[in-house]
Amino acid sequence: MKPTPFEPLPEVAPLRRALREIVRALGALERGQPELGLTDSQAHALAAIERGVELTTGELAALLRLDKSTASRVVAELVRGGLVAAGEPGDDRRRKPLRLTAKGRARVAGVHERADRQVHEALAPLGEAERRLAVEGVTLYARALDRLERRRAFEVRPIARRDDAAVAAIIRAVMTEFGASGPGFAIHDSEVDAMYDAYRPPGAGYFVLEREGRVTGGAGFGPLGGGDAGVCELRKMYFLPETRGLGLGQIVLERVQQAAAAAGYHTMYLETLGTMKQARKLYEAAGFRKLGGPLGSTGHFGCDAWYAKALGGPAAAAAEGGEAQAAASRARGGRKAGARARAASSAQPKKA
Amino acid sequence: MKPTPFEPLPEVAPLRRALREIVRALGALERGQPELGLTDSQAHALAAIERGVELTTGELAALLRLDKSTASRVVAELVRGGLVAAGEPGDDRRRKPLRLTAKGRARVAGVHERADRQVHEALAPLGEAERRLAVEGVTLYARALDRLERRRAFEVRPIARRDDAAVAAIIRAVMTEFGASGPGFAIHDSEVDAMYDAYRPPGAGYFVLEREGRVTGGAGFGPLGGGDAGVCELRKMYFLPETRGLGLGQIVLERVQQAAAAAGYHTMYLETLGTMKQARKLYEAAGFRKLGGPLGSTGHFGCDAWYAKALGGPAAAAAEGGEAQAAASRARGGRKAGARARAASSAQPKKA
DNA sequence: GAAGATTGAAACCTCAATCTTT
DNA sequence: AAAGATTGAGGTTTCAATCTTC
Repeated sequence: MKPTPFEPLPEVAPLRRALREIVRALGALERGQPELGLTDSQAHALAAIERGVELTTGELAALLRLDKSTASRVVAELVRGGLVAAGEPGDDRRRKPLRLTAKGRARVAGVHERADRQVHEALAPLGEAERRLAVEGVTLYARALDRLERRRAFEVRPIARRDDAAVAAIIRAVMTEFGASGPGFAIHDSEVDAMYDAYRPPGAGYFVLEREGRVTGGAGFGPLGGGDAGVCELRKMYFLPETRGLGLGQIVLERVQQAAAAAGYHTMYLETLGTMKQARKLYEAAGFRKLGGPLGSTGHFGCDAWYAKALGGPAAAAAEGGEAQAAASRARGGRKAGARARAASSAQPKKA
Repeated sequence: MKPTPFEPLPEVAPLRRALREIVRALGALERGQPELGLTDSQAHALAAIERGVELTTGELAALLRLDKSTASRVVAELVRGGLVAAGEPGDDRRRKPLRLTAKGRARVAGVHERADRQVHEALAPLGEAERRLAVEGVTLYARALDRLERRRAFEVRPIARRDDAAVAAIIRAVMTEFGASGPGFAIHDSEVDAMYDAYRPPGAGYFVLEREGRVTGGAGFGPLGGGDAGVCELRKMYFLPETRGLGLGQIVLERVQQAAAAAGYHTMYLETLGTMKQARKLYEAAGFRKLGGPLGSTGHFGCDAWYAKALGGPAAAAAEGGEAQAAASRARGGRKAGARARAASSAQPKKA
């Protein structure tokens, strides 16, 4: 079976070309620091030890994305050369914090001089505007890659009964954080402590976000009380602070929409607060349209902003005809687990 | 002796940080293509063979910036796996052009799918403007690195007698290329065939640009006929087409200015044509100011644009006081050979 | 002799197993 | 048993020497 057909963004091809060039050129230019008598890893390790305080070999490995065995050997060689010394073992004698010797500090200055000159020489012929553009663009992509890597640590899956306590704790923590704990807010819904039962399919569903076995957020859907039977409500989308800003909101939201479409709904509706700007940005980026007033009767009179979106399922096709947005979502939704991130801007909690 | 103190551009530090992140993240994300059963080098090699026509192992090595021995082993492994086949040895039986088998083409499609998805997933959460910024910035820096790498193949050195024939040929070729071969142009100066003798210090100097033993351009200075004794003229700056666009003009120009300042001149003057836009851009970027008319009497009445610049030497300090531009030039000029590029935009021939 | 390619030795890196301390 | 670090085996890459063809 072939992997899901998939339409890369138009920016992907030129960016890949440019990145290939950069990685190779850097590799070729940086290769070996013969005049300094250091391998690349040694030079990187020295710089990392200089930056970090009380860095241990294991932490160094993580920083340099090297295997800890490699880090161990690199450090051993640097110690042998008198550039690095293992500090006092403190309380915990397993830890051996690393520090630079005077000789090591002198050498790392040479490493920086060389690297600075390298980058400087590449940039110098450019005009100031071009230099700024280069820095901004490269920085932007570096951040995007970092977020991608951190997103990959998360998985989205349907809620299980054992998640009930964790999910309830998250809902209460986030609503309290946002001061949405008074009457008319979802924190008082009786279902909070029994989400697994409250959102059992068909007609409803709840998904949690998990990292290393720990649940850190979730979102679900269910029928819209007092409304059209073809309309569902996006409900209880909450993320712990550590989860935000990685683009996970979009991913969870896509998963929920996909499940709602499969359950036969043609439209998704949601209620939130005008003051929750980041959450509203997420909804708008996902294709939700702002409404002039509420739909149905959810009892959440604390809310003051309402959104809706046509879903890309068969029901929506029958009711409205699929939009491009919905079609794209459907095409991408088919991949295994959806654990791999591939969309979304920043995520914020929603009250509902 | 310490290397020359040197003040990196303000963009250098943030760019280095971002590049470090990108290289590490790409390394971590790309590492191993286990599901495809290929090493990184194998995957890159397949992609390169797909792109190139009649690629040989040696060319592949250059493209991938790998040692030819590595390329040889990588290719051998791909052939063993039935992904690549060595084509017909044509006329020259030393060459073994590589091509993909059907199986290889299928596999490389998987490689691209994977890489596209990678980049797509990183970009998707960004807005369109941010995506464009990332692509432009990264592309810009990739080009800057490429130019840097190609500049490094060149060296600037004083002219030797054995260069006379090559330099004369370059001057005639470039002037003819630009249609500046009529009367009133420097192509008719008697010195063209004996540049070494004509530009012997003190009071004059000529520098050539050399790559792999072949001279590809040059520029020099000498006293300005009929002018102030403290003013010199920039003379006979010409580059073969293959040399242009790498930022070498700025480097040669700096070297000439440095030598002129050391020879006791306080000002450098030059004559060119208004139609030579790229050359004029270079002069302006180097700090030359446009004049309203000619200085001295060079006999080059074909010229219609005149520039001058105060040099950063002791004579200039006495005459005018050093400018920031001149001071920066002096600070950087001290490095060995100046063969390493570190300034300049595109280079174009000048008539003088 | 030179260009294209291959082979042998050594360096660097990773995976897996092991050692030490908590 | 778990956390931190080291050691042994094997893969990938480079440098240098060699082979083949022009």
